[in-house]
Amino acid sequence: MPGSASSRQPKYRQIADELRRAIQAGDYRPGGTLPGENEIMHRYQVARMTARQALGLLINEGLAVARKGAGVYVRSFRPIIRAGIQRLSRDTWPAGRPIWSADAEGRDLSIDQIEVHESGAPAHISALLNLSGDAAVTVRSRRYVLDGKPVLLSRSYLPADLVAGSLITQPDAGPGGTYARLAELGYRPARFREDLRSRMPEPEETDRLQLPAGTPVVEITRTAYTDDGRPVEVNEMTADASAYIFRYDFEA
Amino acid sequence: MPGSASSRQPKYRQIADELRRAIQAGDYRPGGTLPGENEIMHRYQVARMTARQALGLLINEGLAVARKGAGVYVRSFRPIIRAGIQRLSRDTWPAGRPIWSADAEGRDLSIDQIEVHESGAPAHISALLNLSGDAAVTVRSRRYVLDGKPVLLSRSYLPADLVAGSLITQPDAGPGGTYARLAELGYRPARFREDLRSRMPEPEETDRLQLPAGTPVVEITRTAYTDDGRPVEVNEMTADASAYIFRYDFEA
DNA sequence: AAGTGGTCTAGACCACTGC
DNA sequence: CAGTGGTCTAGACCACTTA
Repeated sequence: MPGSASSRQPKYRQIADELRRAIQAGDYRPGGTLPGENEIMHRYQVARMTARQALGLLINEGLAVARKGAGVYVRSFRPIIRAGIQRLSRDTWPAGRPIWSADAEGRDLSIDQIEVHESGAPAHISALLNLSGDAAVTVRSRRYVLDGKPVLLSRSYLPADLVAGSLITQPDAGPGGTYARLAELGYRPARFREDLRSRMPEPEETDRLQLPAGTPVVEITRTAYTDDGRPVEVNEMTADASAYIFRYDFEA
Repeated sequence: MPGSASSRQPKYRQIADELRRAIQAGDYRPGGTLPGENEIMHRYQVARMTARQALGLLINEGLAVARKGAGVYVRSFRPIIRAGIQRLSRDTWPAGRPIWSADAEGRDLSIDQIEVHESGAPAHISALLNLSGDAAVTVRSRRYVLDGKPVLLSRSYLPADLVAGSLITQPDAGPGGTYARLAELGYRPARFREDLRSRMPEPEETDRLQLPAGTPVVEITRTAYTDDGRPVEVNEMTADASAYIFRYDFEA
């Protein structure tokens, strides 16, 4: 162990600590390559599995990514800001452009895997929507892709009887989107609640969002209420945490 | 591999998948014990390191925790709701009780590791506070502990010249806290911005928050502005993501 | 074709927990 | 003291990337 004076830390931690400091000091540039397994084995005189443990730590911390057959690289981040409140201000949605366009200026944001269907409501959804257990909901799901990389999964639930026959049951909900259609139906969303929670992704989410290890997801549950307090939509979103900053502006 | 029909998935993934399904199906109760390394080695006829890889997956997903010498257990969650907006409404802080008490009803929330000092402002802080590079800030840091478990680290920065001589420079800022004192000084916070970001913790945060592997943190940067738009405080918080749901209510 | 990371084995010793 | 998870070794074969 060169330059050790080794404390009571296991070797793989010491190695990871050294690499982490070097990364944070800027010795390795974002996107640049890091010492690989063989390099670490020789430099620190450890077995392969020990070198892997050290790299695994950094990877699970979200500091590095491994590319099979290529090498290990320093991760780089370019999060976009999602303003939770202004984006839903009344004058935004009749404007014709979809609300998410405010998310990323000058970057390429597109929608993917759009799907609309009707089904029975999951228990936690019917609770939020004040529906009876067997009521049907219209489910609108889609995926948001930023600069070629998927960043957000969204699934929106609306009471089926409320939106039947409207454009909301179609993949393209028309100008202004779902909320403009709800307004036309006499259920204009007036108040919103967003609950945010962060956790590690499930395998299916890792897949659909193409998440490297060490990347949490943020789960946003937004409920829209009419002026008289009736819940008319629940939108469950799952975001790549490394792609977003969530912003809320408000007054005292 | 009992009941395999094994696809092209590596063994450790197949084992983890099977255990994950069992957990989600409720076959293992939250807090209950999971098959350990030896159990897995025998049941699936794999080497120790393979069994460990399988368990490591579940642990890094936040589904399980290992306790040295004891066993592997299903993790259980009891998040508290933090309402970002109401908690800062004007009538909350003069009330005398510290604002965070609204966080957790009927649970034991206390403060810890309180420390106040003055120092030069980090670059990103002086940018947010509109300070010149060499300006000093008063830094108030503390740790919040819920039911004996630390859940939040908080560090608050205020322009040093603005708060000099007030109770804000003391560990106990008095009834109503920092914001009540700022109001008395003629800098009543009127608008707030909260930026939320989620990532995996750094080793120091893992330590101070006693985080098990597979637990992200949420980093909240709150900036408080007076009525005329002057930033008077930046509060950087780091929360155990598994302990919190962040709630924002607002209108269209 | 050479080098990389991904999976896997069969051992070993240690520190810790629980009885 | 028996059993648990934590660390570590020294091999092996594979699939993939890069050139």
